[in-house]
Amino acid sequence: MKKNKDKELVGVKEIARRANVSIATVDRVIHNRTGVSVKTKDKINAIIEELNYQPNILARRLASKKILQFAALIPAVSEETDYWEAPLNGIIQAEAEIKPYGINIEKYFFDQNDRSSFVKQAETVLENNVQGVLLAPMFIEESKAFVEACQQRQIPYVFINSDIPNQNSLCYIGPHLYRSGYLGAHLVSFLVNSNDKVLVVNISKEIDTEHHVLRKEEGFRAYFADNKKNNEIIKTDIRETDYLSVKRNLIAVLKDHHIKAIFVTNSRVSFVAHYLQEANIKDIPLVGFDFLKENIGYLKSGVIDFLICQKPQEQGYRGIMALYNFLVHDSVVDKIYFMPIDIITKENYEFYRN
Amino acid sequence: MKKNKDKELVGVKEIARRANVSIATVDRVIHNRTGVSVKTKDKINAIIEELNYQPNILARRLASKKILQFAALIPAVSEETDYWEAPLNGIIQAEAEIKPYGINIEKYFFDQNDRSSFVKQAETVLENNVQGVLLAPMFIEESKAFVEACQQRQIPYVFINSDIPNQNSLCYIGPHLYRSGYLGAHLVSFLVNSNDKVLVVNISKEIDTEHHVLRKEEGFRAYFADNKKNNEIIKTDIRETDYLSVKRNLIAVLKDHHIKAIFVTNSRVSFVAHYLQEANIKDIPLVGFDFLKENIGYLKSGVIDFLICQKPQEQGYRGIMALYNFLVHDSVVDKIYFMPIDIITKENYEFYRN
DNA sequence: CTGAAAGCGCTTACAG
DNA sequence: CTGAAAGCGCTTACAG
Repeated sequence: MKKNKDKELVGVKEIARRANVSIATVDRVIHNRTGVSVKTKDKINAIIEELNYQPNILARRLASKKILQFAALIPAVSEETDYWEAPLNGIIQAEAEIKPYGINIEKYFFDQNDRSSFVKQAETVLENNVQGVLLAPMFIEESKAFVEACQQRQIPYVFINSDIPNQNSLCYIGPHLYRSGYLGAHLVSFLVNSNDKVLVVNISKEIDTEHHVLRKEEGFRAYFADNKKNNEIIKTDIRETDYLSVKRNLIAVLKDHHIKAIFVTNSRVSFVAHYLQEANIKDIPLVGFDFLKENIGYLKSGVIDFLICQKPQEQGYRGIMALYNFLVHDSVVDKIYFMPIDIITKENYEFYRN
Repeated sequence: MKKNKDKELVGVKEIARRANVSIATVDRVIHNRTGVSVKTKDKINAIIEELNYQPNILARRLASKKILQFAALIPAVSEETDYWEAPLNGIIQAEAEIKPYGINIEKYFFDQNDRSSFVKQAETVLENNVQGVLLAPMFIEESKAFVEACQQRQIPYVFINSDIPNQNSLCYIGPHLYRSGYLGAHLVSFLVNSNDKVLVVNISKEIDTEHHVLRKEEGFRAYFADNKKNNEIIKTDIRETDYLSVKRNLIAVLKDHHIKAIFVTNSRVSFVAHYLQEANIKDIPLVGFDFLKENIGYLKSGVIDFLICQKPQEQGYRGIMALYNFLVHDSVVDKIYFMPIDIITKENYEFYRN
């Protein structure tokens, strides 16, 4: 009438009894520590298997006073953009949730416009003996070097916001850039007629290395091609990210072309909105990215028609939880988790959780 | 040099030492049990306050072998609709997550078309001594009676999917129906011109008691009024929910009116899509609700243009977690949590998590 | 290579 | 009204 097989919870004590060893030895086997003869080890493993032993996480974390240290390596919130406030909030939310279970998270901020600040912070992370890392691998080469060092130290790491494929990361959590551009085109197509000219605007200091915006543009164009639309697509790259430069550029393009809709490939869409408002242009629909305060302002006032957004906060949250689940619960985690591609309009932004 | 104030964790032992009592007494005060003199109780509470004592959840749940029982009282998945599969999955997901912490969830299913099945299941819940309840209060009066019984027994309960205001629920987690109708109108307005006729379709056996669809219709109409649109809004109520009845009804309406877009106020939008496809009508855009398999099929094939969806799975998940956080972590939980109003199209449905 | 024992921070009878 | 002690299922020195 023993019913160990189904629900009755077995613990190290029962395993030890069956194997005729002490619980300390069982513990050694469970944690793959050295100093156990192959024979006992095998015997114990067999019993663990048979009993389908599930360790009690509570007891484990209570007894082991060890505290896990995670590092979060992300861009600082700058005056330029408060985008990174959202992932940070997600990280903080996860932190609050798992702190009771003995996890600490140290945040390391770098300057998006300064590779060396990334390198410096990455070094600090490595010095501070951490058990897991979350990072936004903006700088590809520097990130590769860093994660290689992590790998040598057996520290698992997760990417958020953008991916570097084939890097043995525990997982990537973030957008599918190409598809978000594709969706952008879909939305634009609701706003124009079949032969209208459409403008794509890239605003970034380093457009050529920013795979971000380029992938989105690619997706955008693909939509029109795939659906055999006749709309002509005009494109402008703006490498100076101050408002006046954007304005100057737009004035030129809009004079040359009879544009019927504008798609901005990143969060700088507010600059374009600003110009449209200033110039009192009301008949050009505008689609862009990200749930930033300024963008929402223009959404409310009707200058921006759609924002595409990918829950940056949730990316931070999920990134940390992936580390936690992997390290604490031994869970397997999905190698890639694409965030949903959310469509925000004037009528639903109030309910959006970034 | 003692630094209890900031980070050094204090436990019952330290409190007992300072209060000059045993830890058992401290425990009694912490849990508000009887059998402690007012004087000692006050003294201990003062110390707890001063030290900002935070109980160790791990130790607490480990020591107390007590298992919390939650009940989930929701509609069964029927052949009619598999909508409720999603909340159920969310509940199961939450269950997996908190089972290690000693929570068990029993599911009680009732028939959406049969109030008495709800009543019967509700009674069973009350017999089975549970510590928390999640329910979908579809049947208003019966639900009120049930939650009153819960309240008498001091059992906290949360509503998902639809709300009954002023019922002292721990919280409501679900859509803002009016606003989702409002958004539906916004989307429809992208698809029609200024004087086009628009059709609203309600499909439900009990339209008049279903506040659901009525609230959405209200929001839909409000959008057109608020934005001073001239579109005429035609409406049809379909009370027989089989395909042939829907078809017959649509044929009649579409003959009488030159309809330019259709808005269906619930997940039955697939019936309308079915008809449009069958009749080879391609120039009437269609907007409806819910991420159901059939609906997605029509979204893919372009018959449905937009689906509005409110993460039913997450509703189930969050509902359970609200109970857990309240009961286990003593957290305060938001009285109302409106789900985001998601817009699904052909181009982003693949990334949607229901 | 292995085991006995203390301890993690609580809760739970039990005794008075 | 109060306290001493055992125990929850693990981990961690320490001893051999």
